[in-house]
Amino acid sequence: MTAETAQLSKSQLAFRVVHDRIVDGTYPPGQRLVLDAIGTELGMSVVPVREAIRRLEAEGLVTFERNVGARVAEIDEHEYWDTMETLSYVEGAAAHVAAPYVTAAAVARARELNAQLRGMLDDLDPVAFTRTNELLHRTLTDPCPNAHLRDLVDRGWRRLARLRASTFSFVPARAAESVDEHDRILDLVEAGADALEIELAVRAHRLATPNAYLRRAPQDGAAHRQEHR
Amino acid sequence: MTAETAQLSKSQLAFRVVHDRIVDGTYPPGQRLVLDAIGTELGMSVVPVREAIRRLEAEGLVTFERNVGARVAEIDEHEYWDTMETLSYVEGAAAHVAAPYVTAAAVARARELNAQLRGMLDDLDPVAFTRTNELLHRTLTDPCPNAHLRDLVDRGWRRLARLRASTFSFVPARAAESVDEHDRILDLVEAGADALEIELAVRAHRLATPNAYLRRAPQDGAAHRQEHR
DNA sequence: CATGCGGGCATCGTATACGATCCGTCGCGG
DNA sequence: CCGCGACGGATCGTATACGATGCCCGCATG
Repeated sequence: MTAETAQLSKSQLAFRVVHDRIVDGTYPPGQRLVLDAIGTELGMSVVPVREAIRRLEAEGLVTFERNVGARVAEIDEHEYWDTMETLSYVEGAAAHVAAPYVTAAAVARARELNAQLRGMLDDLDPVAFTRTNELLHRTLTDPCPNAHLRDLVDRGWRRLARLRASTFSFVPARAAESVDEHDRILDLVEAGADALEIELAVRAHRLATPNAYLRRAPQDGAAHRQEHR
Repeated sequence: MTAETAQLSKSQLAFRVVHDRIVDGTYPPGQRLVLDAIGTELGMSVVPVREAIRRLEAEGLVTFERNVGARVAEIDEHEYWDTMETLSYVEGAAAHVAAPYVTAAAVARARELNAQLRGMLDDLDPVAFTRTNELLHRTLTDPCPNAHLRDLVDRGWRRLARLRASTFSFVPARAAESVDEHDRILDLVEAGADALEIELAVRAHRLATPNAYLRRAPQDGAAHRQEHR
């Protein structure tokens, strides 16, 4: 393990550490990220930290202001919605392209994962549920031969990372619906349905979660959408 | 102007310079980018250059190998196809979301731009044509209220930047078809067509260009797609 | 007591310096 | 003549250092 981390450059190490801390909530939104302090803590100079922070900025996890510093990006409702909406399109696209390449074995694995999810419904552990959920989703997009598109899916997941843990906490009811939708999507894939049909199913599946969340707010999804920015 | 550039950090300056040089072909694909040399030329140290290169890496314009260095990313057929395909989905998505927000004035402006394009068909200047073409496309995606999605569209355009100049050189016939397709898309928008319908039209419009290019190759688009990676 | 100004502190931005790594080349031995 | 290993140059990775910038707090003044 040490040998493994050794061939990781320090800036990559810093990236991982800070990324993980943002994701797991150690660094809450709005937290200032002082380069020097982080560097000292990780036993390195500011230079690698700086590079790590800029990469995190490119991924939207931190905001950066010249001569002022970096802080963990705030997660307002807008950003949550925007990220989910974007991922719904991108993930759908990846599923579309991947559809012809999804093997029967992959579908079988996805079914198995979904069975696990169903088993977890009784007493819901949002974190574990979300992790397995991601594995299932990736089963459908990993076969996508378009590396660029897969990369966008990855970025979307990473952006959501620090929200995901709480997503199913917000709307527990979604978990059950979600499992059923997974099965319907897998039915489509198995039946060799039109790729566009699969795409739209995946898209709708993802959008259902933020919509369910917004349904609990005063205004419904559409109204929210209108006022939004 | 000097005042303007003055408040640009050196790393941002380096980013622009190198970016532009890659786009305009001064740095051809495969060209090595030596940090020290660039820094010296721009009158700065390697540190800002390094940061600029990493940003370019994040955008896919350069590849970076640890302890070896950076070079301008090669543009193989795969990457061209992947980028175009990805942009087709992302741009379609942005158009979908933007549809309700596209004003009559915006459509009018798009019509005007398309008229300009039509006028340019006689003797085709690929660079000018492509620039106006981008303006038209942006008319349809800029009203998209999802900033994240708009950002993905931007990234896609930037990735294509160094290809765009030559796109219509490759397949001059596409220019004429393209103008007609623009009008049909604008018809849909004007008629208040279903957003999904608009999305699919935009998607098909973009995919038509690489397909037209591939049609000139031995294998057709579908066959190419199959073998691809 | 409120408000504007100035100084000091925290932090960033960049330069310079040095060790680490890789690649090509030269020389030696088979 | 060919292969293999050691040396050297080129370039990257990071540390340290210092100037630049913005922010906060206290003081003076109306």
